[in-house]
Amino acid sequence: MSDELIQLIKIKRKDLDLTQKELADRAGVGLRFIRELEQGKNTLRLDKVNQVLAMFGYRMKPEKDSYEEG
Amino acid sequence: MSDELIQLIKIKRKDLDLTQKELADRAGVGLRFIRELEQGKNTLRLDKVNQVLAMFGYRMKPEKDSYEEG
DNA sequence: TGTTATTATACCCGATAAGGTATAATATGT
DNA sequence: ACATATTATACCTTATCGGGTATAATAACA
Repeated sequence: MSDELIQLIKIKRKDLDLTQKELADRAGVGLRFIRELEQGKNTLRLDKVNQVLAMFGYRMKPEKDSYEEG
Repeated sequence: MSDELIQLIKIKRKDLDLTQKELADRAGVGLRFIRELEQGKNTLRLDKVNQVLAMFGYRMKPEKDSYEEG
């Protein structure tokens, strides 16, 4: 899992001053999901991740990851 | 699911002239997964999606989705 | 120190993602 | 028309994600 995602979630959650439980409730996911997300579990469902990211106006998109040209 | 992801997979696969099966084998996922991915299923596992995207040098990253500032 | 709030860990269980296979549909080419 | 290749759909099974709960650890604050 990308640190980028983990860090974003943690930081944005703090920005909005939300507890893990509050974020979970608002996003409509379980508390455990938020935990696993912030702890870097990488077998999470994409739609659930997006549900959480939507709370911050974000979503997962494909991006070039290597050096070479597309 | 974002059309962006679907379109990217389809186009990149064609660019490399791979069948769904070939892409599945190379990425280490099942053929059915490639199908569901290209058909817009949004409950897919993030790590599996990234396995496929890695074949093209891509990966899923969080991106701002709305108009407002972060 | 003690109390409360928040986060982490561990367990159980239902729902379903993912794989595999078979069949059908749709190209593609002759 | 007929093959062949590729993709789509349907069904079954296994593995596990995700939710929930309980408990433990940590943080924050007085």
